[in-house]
Order: sequence, then structure tokens, then C-alpha cells
Amino acid sequence: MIVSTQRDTALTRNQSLVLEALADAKGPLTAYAILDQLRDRGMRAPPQVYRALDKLVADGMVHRLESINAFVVCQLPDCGSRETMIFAICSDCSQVTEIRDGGVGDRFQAVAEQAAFSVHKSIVELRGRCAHCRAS
Amino acid sequence: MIVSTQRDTALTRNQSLVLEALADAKGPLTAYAILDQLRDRGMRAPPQVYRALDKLVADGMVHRLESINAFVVCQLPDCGSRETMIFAICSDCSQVTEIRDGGVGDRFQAVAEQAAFSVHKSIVELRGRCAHCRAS
DNA sequence: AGGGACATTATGTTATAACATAACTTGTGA
DNA sequence: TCACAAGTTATGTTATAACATAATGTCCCT
Ligand SMILES: [Zn+2]
Ligand SMILES: [Zn+2]
Ligand SMILES: [Zn+2]
Ligand SMILES: [Zn+2]
Repeated sequence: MIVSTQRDTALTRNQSLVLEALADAKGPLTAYAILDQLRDRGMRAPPQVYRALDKLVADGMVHRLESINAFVVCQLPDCGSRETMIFAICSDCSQVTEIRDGGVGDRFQAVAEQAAFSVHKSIVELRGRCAHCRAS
Repeated sequence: MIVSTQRDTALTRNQSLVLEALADAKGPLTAYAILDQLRDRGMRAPPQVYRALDKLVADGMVHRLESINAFVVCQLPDCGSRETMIFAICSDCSQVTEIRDGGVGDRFQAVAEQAAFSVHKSIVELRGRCAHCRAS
């Protein structure tokens, strides 16, 4: 039921539907899972979902998890910035914790500089087990 | 803690072919690109390539790049360990530089601990431009 | 103001490309 | 004959190309 976006133009219907699906989900969803979930609200084909996701990701309201081909709603404020985020993805329950850590980004810049590489975007995904799954 | 790899066992024919293809390539290759390249040497279907890749990745001789669904031959010694590697992937020419940096892994452990998350594997992929592409 | 002409943006639809694995069969050597 | 590598077929999963239509905005002319 989250609708408010500080950053940009108002969301279109499809964008709102996709964002709502992700916000209501307990964890990340694949594009096709979103599609299945929204079929009875008019979503019919992959491009509709992917186009909505493109916009939401560009605005920092949703993040793509590269290692599991899935999408998760942003958990932190001000993710439109280009700052490095760390995603801790539980291999058991697939729940995601989003962590902001400025130091990591600085470190990447430093090591990349040694390799004469200019960093535009950093992808950091930690695979492991969350506290809940370790306890059970 | 189990750290044994099958590195000392000889590679099978398909494994050798796939490793050779990746070693000869000037950048990462997708599984299907490898398949196409090896058709005239007997490779016929995706499972053959993926099974070879599974073994080479498990042994640390090849790395999977999650953000581009491609594979690259290891550029550093002793990658069978669980140490964190950083992959700098040029968005222009797709060439990859593999960087070892122990500090980053320690940092991940620290921030994950704050979130009660136990890290098993770290994925770090930097997207940007290599020196050569920036110059041209 | 009102109404076309045009551009722009969002959406819908079909088809297919690209990536990955399940399931089964066959060969091969200890 | 048992295990395992390899081969084969089919299918599942993720993502985009290509084209068509609808909705919206913007301009100019009357
Ligand atoms: Zn975020
Ligand atoms: Zn968990
Ligand atoms: Zn390596
Ligand atoms: Zn380059």
C-alpha cells in the first residue's frame, strides 16, 4: 500500500501495481512471479512488468538482485543516490537485508584505481543465512 | 570446515575444452557462446557445457559473473579458497579484472554481523570503464 | 475558448531470444 | 554390475525485440 514517491513524477498504474506487489511481498520476487500475481489486475505479459521495474529501479525504489534474478523493494531512505548498497540474501528463506556502508564504496574506488578502472556502479550481494534460519 | 577441492583430479575432455575456450578468450563468455565455439569439437548441447562449468567453478579455475550471466577464467593463483574476489567489468569492452582484497571480506563480515547475518559467499562486481576504453 | 494536427508517453500484444536445468539414455571402465 | 561421465531430448525460466494501440500533452489556427 505504499504510494508516495518523493523523487519523481507520479507512478503510472502498472508501476504502482508492481511496486505494491513488491512492498507486500515478504522477500524478493522474480518478474514472472510479479506477473502471475498481477494477472487478475490487468497485467498480461512480461514487457509490462519489466518496463515498470525499469522505472522503479532507475528511481531507486526497487533494487534488482543480480545473483537471483529477482527484485526487492528498497528498505532504506534516499536510495536514489549512487551510493553502494550491500544486500544480504538468505540462502534458506531468501529474505533480504539491505545495508548501507559508505566505507565499502570508498574501498572499491581505491582498489579500482590501482587497476586503472573507473567504477560506475557497485554490485554487492552476500549469500548466507539469516539469524532466524540459523536458529531453526 | 571442508576446503577440499577436486583440483588434483584430471579434467575430463569436456572440462578441458571449456577451460581452453575461456582461457583463449579475451573476455568473459556466456555458456551458449562456449557451446557455439565448441560445436565442431563435439559439444552438442547446453548440459555438457554447464556441467563442465560447474566443475571448473567449484574448483576455482573459472568464475561466474552474476551480473552478466557469463564466465571468465581465473586470473589469480589459489582461488579455490573462500576469499572474496572483486571483479571489475568494463561496460564497454566487457573485459574483466580480478582483484583480491582481504579487507573487503573482513568488512562484509563486520557489517553482516550487525545484521545477524552469517556470510557464506560474497559477490562483488564493479561496473565501469577500463583505462583503455576511457582513453579511446 | 475550441478543435484539429502532431509529438510524446504509456500500454498492450505477439513472438522470440537468451539462459539454465530436468529427466532419461548410453557408454565406459573398475 | 556398479558408478559415473557423457550424450540427448525436452522443458523451464528470464528477458527483450518488434509492432500496434491508447492516452496525454502542446502547439497553432480560427
Ligand atoms: Zn535501497
Ligand atoms: Zn533465512
Ligand atoms: Zn580467481
Ligand atoms: Zn573496456
